Amino acid sequence: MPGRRLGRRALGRDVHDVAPALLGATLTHAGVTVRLTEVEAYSGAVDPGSHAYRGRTPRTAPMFGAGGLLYVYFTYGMHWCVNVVTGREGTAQAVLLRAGEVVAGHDTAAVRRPGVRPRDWCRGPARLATTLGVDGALSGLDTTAPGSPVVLRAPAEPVDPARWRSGPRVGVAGEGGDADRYPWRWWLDGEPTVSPYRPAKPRAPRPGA
DNA sequence: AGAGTGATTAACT
DNA sequence: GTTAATCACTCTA
Repeated sequence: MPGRRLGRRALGRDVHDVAPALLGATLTHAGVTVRLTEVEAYSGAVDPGSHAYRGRTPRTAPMFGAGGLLYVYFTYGMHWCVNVVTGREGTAQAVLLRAGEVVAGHDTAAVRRPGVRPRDWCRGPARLATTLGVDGALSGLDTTAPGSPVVLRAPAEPVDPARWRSGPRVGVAGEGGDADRYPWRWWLDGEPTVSPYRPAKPRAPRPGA
């Protein structure tokens, strides 16, 4: 039994509210449905790591749109990464979808990811995009529109907030303003699909520091 | 640990 | 119009 579809009202909230709410939510495209287990918030105005930090460009234009748009970018010469835009129009916020679990369309997913173990199908943002068949052609799409090829739904079964985990993003701490007040990264504790390279526990100070 | 890859962007002419 | 630096990753070792 699928959850209710997420509309402008749910996705138009502040990115730091929407990000944890997307844990356990599903995204469906081209025959595959993924349940999200790890996301990361980007807020252009206060986030030097955001593509939108230094203003609007043709590529980042969707980030400045209304909550519910898709922002898909290409990086490292071969990878697409999927973001869900949040907030009000003009605020340049988005949630990067980092990891998830395929819950429907296993056959299609297996064709898109030959030779990859199911657990790794969406373990990482570019893998998630590949498995879902999402690329730059979908950037700017309004997922809340009727007939959208990409559909976001609330968790089919409620997620216990006790399973939420969050942490500051590496390398962007201490920029002042909201940047050091909000967690950037959210994941679900105990999920095998969460990207392995993020510490699940507070990390000891750097060796040698 | 390193290579690979190409879109994007700002800084040039 | 051209160029060079950048990039939020994955894969093969």
